[in-house]
Amino acid sequence: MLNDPLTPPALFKALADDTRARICALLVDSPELCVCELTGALALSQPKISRHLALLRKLNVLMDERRGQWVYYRLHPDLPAWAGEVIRQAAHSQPCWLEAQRARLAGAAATCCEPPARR
Amino acid sequence: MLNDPLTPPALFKALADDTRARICALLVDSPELCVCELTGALALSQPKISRHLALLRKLNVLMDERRGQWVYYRLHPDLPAWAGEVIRQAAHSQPCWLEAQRARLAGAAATCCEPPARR
DNA sequence: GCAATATATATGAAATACCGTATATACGGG
DNA sequence: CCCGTATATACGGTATTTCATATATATTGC
Repeated sequence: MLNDPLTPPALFKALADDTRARICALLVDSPELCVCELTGALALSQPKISRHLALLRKLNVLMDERRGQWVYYRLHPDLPAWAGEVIRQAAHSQPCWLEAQRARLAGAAATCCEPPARR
Repeated sequence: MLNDPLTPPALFKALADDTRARICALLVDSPELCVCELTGALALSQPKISRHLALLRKLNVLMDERRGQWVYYRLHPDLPAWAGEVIRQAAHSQPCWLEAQRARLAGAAATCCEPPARR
């Protein structure tokens, strides 16, 4: 279960892809997001999102939790402090970056994976 | 001369390579380093170092300045604050990472590009 | 068990990145 | 001008990454 400790280049490699960088950045402001919310916010195909999520999960950058038929992702609780800070800096780098994705996320809220059960 | 503004994935892509990540991290603690110091500290071939430096220079992550027959590199003064913070976090992530390179840098100080003229 | 929805993985092709070697350019000193 | 040192770029080959499409697995409700 344990991976080798996350090195800076390893984290940067994980974040070097536009899709993965945006997924992680969105998770800075939302405690968790399900896969369907992410495909909606990023407007990308489900397999594409899922493949990138798998990579981030394998690196222990993200944690997944299945609840019913949905799978929720969040930043990994054991993420080293420096790594969390790196992701946070990216998320708040420039307002324009991620603007569209944030808007779609807010707008489409609750069209999938109904919100009531979201503890 | 102006590049498009640096986006998070673009910076991460630049830092996704071990050599480039280490170069930038070393430049957090040293105001500037010449190419020969970098090849010594990283124990890599000159063309390899130079190719990575060219990439970082093109992205405006690094700035170069020729003084005599040596070329000195430093973090670009106009680097966005968030980008500087990302690099700083990497540099101080774990003491062990970069340990060897820092040691070689300190040890080999002044064997190349003699120090007296370093204003 | 069966259908429907949500998510994950496999496969093969196309693009990209990286490296070693060879070569080119820039500078300084005779 | 020619030489030696420092740095940069060109070239070709290999490895890695990414994608689209197809398929597999998991869960829920009937």
